[in-house]
Amino acid sequence: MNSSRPVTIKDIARRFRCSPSTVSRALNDHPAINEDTRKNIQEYAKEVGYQRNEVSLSLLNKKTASLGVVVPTISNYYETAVIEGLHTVLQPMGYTLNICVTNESYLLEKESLSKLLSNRTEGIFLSVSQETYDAGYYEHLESVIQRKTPLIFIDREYEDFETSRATVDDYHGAFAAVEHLISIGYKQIAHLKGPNGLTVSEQRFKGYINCLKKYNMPIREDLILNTNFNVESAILPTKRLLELASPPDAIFGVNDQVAIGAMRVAKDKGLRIPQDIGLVGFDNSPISAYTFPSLTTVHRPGRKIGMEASRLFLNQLNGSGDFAPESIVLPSELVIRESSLRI
Amino acid sequence: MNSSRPVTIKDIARRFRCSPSTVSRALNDHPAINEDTRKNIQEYAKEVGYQRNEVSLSLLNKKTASLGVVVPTISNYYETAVIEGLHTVLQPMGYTLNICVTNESYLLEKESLSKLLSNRTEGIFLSVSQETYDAGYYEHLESVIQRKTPLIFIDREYEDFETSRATVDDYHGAFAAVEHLISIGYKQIAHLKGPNGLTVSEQRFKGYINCLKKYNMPIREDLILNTNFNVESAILPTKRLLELASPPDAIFGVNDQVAIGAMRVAKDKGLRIPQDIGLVGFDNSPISAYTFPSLTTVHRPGRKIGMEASRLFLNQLNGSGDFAPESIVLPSELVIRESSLRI
DNA sequence: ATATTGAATGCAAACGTTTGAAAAAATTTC
DNA sequence: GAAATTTTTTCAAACGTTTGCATTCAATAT
Repeated sequence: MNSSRPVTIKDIARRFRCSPSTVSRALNDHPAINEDTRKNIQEYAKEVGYQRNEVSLSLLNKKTASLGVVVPTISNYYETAVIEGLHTVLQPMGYTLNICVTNESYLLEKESLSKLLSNRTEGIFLSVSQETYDAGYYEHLESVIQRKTPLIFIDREYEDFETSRATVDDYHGAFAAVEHLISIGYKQIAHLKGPNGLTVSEQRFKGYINCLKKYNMPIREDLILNTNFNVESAILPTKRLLELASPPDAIFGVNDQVAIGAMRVAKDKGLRIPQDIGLVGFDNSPISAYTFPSLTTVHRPGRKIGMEASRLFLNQLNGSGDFAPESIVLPSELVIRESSLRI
Repeated sequence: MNSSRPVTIKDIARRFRCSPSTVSRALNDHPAINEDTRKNIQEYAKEVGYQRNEVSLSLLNKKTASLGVVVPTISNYYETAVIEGLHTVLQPMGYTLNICVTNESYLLEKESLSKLLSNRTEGIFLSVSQETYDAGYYEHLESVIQRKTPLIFIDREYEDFETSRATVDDYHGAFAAVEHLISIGYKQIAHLKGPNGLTVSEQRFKGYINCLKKYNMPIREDLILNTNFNVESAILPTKRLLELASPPDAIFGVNDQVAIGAMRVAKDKGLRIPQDIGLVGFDNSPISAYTFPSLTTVHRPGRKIGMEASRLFLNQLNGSGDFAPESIVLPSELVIRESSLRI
């Protein structure tokens, strides 16, 4: 029945035999508009379901009120927590979030950024893809910075870029986790590392290594194996660890998923946790508190990171020309549960 | 150094002392443009990092290439899987996804929809919030339909709306789950139900009830308790179940999270799974295969739902005026694992 | 030399809205 | 009743791009 074309200000103007300006002003409660005119126009507008075309406004004001969020995946707890944090702060301010998933692909990341810039997105939150990281590409980021579009790194970052970033203190979190295992008395601590090259992986790895060094524990290369952050990817490496002539008596997983995978393998082998083998994860994902035994882990405040990143963005937006990028590093916190509490 | 204002076609035209039309044509490889002119303009454009302003194009063509996804939450596996499915199909076609999280709030849902319409979003994928559902509000949906903006329901839906929808066959999935428990020999099957009123909860509940009826099993009200879809919300209800004078010998959880919560409580009580108590979840989330024991569950093809929903959207978009809404119901599939395999 | 062709470019309108300045209309003042 | 004032409305430009049509200019054909 109704034409599918949305009602415009011009349509209303025609109906009232007045100019579009009058309609615009009436709808915006401009004082210099006759009270009756205003009322009539507003009523009619409501009746026909008029809705401001924000696209034209974006063009006029050069403000789109939309932000880009570019992440490698959204199937992990942490990523969605970050997005929720961004949402919490920015949605009430009228911003719309354009979520782009790169699937760890450089090309998709590049295209996403280009698209966001074309759409005149006002800011971009980025966690770089693995491919990008590996290859060390960065030209696609240059163009973002050249446009002076605020670029905020979340989670994965390029260290030598002059932008704001909000990350979690992975290093000290990992350090604390391993220190805890040592304090309990575990001697042969393995590490199921994340993919090489990523800051997250490397920082946690560094925390692991440096902690071992501090306590004069031997560093065994054969106790360090790579995973891909997900449960499945932990299965084989853990099996290999447990089949070693001198197997580890504890495993520090790069995240909870990996630790849970390891937990499964250990149990299948008939090992008791934490008596025979200690386990620690990273993330404090909701499930970690309810595994059996519950998983000792390192809390990683995803929501908070999202909220801090929002703050950094707003700072940069409202800041004067001589803007200085900020780096926020939120502390991570050891959460001790059953999987490491050997008495 | 560089002005922050993006380079426009006009800027380039001024530089070459030609008209904007020429620049536009040159950039778009229009045949009626001199080869040299074209080359020069394209080179210069690249050099200064010209990037088409898609906002102006959206206004001109009345096409925004952006779609809205309105969901109650993104912290569950299923939701993110759906979004990934949408992404998989629609991102390559040039669409941008605007994700709006309603946090189960009617007001946020209403505002999100209104915003999406104002932004001339070309289609909306909606899973209605719990509040909306409870209150039975629907006017905010009317305006979407009146605008003839394709509206696709995913997951949670209003049954009496003339729109396309893609859902999973919750009823038969639940039925199969309970039937499986019965076939194994479990006699007192409890159900940790989802929030009342939601289609998802009710369909699974119905599957549970009807299956019990079919096999002439008694339906015990005291074995049916509500949860809120997340792990924590299963803890207390499960405790209550297990403290009953006549406790259940199996629990069917409305989803994996809930089942995992129940698993934890059962183990804390020293019960053996599946010998003392059988457990079945719903979703087939990645973690469910790696709990100990692994969780019998019902596979819910989130990615596929997203992809089907995309298809429905595209159908409606390309369809003729007399468009007939489609309902896709994907089958769910029982995945038998250890938590229910009592021999 | 003139007409004809063809290639290359420019003009102007359009998308929907806002806004400063100008114009018109209504009201007040003397 | 005219001038001054106030209220209300319209005009025109702007945001950046595309595109049908008109125009320009040079080259070719007659």
